[in-house]
Amino acid sequence: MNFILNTRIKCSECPIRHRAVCSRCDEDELAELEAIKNYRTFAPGDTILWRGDELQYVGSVVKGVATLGKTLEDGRTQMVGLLLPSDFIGRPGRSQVDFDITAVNEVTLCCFDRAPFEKMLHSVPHLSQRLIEIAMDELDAAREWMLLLGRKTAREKMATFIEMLASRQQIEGLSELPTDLALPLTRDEIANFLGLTLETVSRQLSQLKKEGVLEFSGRRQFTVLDYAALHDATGDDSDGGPII
Amino acid sequence: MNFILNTRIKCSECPIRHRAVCSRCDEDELAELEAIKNYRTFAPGDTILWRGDELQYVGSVVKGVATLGKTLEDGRTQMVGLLLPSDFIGRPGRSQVDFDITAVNEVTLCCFDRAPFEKMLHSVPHLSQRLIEIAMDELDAAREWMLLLGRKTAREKMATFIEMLASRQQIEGLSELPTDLALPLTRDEIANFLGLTLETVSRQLSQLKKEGVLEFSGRRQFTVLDYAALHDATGDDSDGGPII
DNA sequence: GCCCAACCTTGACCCAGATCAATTCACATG
DNA sequence: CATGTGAATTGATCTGGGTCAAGGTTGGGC
Repeated sequence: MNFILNTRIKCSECPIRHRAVCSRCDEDELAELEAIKNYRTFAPGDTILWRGDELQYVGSVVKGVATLGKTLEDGRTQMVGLLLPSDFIGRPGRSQVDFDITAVNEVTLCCFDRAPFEKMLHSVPHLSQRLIEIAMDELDAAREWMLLLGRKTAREKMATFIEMLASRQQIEGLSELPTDLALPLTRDEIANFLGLTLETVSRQLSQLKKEGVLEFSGRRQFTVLDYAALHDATGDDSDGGPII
Repeated sequence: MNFILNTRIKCSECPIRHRAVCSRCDEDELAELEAIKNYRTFAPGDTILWRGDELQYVGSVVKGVATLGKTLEDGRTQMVGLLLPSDFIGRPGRSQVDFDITAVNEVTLCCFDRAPFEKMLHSVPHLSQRLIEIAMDELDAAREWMLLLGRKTAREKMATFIEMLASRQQIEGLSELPTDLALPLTRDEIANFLGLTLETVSRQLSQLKKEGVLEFSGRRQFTVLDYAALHDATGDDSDGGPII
């Protein structure tokens, strides 16, 4: 599962390289983007957008973690997207949204107002190309996730999730995966991500700890002692993850 | 779950309105598309594309049914996409594919070669807009499917699948859902779609038959006697399906 | 440095759906 | 119209993960 892109550029003030803008934009185009740029901040637990509401902007997560969640009639929920810093948020050509977007912790978004952004899309062809690529990557991630939800065991789900976290927390350009990782979500939220219950998540983490694959230094902070064993537990092909 | 789009136009020879071309294309643009158009046919069971192969074209399904499938190391598989007539196939800006595409029965594709199509994308902005919309719709469908795989019971999965089939076999422009439906897949393939086993699929269908919701007139041909009961069984909000 | 509430862990038990195992059915073929 | 075959049904049994319940941790706030 790979939400990261190779080609991202840094916004003048944003601390991150992000996906909403394109590495091929020239000075004028970047200035145009700057002009319609603004920041929004949300408190932990805030609903950034309710299902059915109009999304008035597109943009990127600069800081914090947000989730996309869907709910059944009786209240069962499934997370269908996880937004980490640099991830794109927005639906050009579609205003309404069929899921809730919720801030897990304090979230800062770097936004571009929808109307001018879409106008710009029409005049700057490579921005459209960029968005198509982003959408194709998200579709790949969604399909990887469908395989996880439909066919993987609790243990495989957990291992896959940790491997994904590691690749997202990897320092750019470095080939080594980081050994010290932070869990951005509670057990309950992880369960929601993986289609499990919080008890099962807890048991799987305990099991991986007992086997010496992970070592915890706090509830949400841990070290991966054995990446090979972790990957073996994912059930994925040994060649290591999706192609993309 | 909704794979259908409102705006589709009919190709000169294709018997269907399809998604690869845009309703806003003018005569010249359509002529340009016609020039790079060609048809491909696949026999039942044929693999249209293997994981990792290059997809040399984009296009639409004209006839037949195809599936996108992903496989784990030990052979477990999950269907991650179902291609029915009018569905778009292709990954502009991405050549490789991270899943297998398989023909369920005899499949005819209306294809546009990738290189000229992508060149045209750059010069015709509204074609890019169109593709972004298609990708957003597929992302919505994928997320709906994730909710199904992660949280629905076998019964809810089955009911949702039948409801989706009905909406796909609905006659365009008609508000009524068709009562007589054909299953385009075997029990095994349905199981693969829903993250179940073929035995469970069979049992759920028998149950719905026993309850008088469905009536079978052959193994793959049936009538929906009670759409209300069917919808109740989906677990979805009563307002009826995704917004889009 | 104590407190408390949210978060997490662990155990006991249960059940939906998987697995294993026979039949039975639909229908294409000669 | 018999007949062979892959597809489907149905039953018996098993089990992974859900559910219910009872403590533990931990870290922020005062």
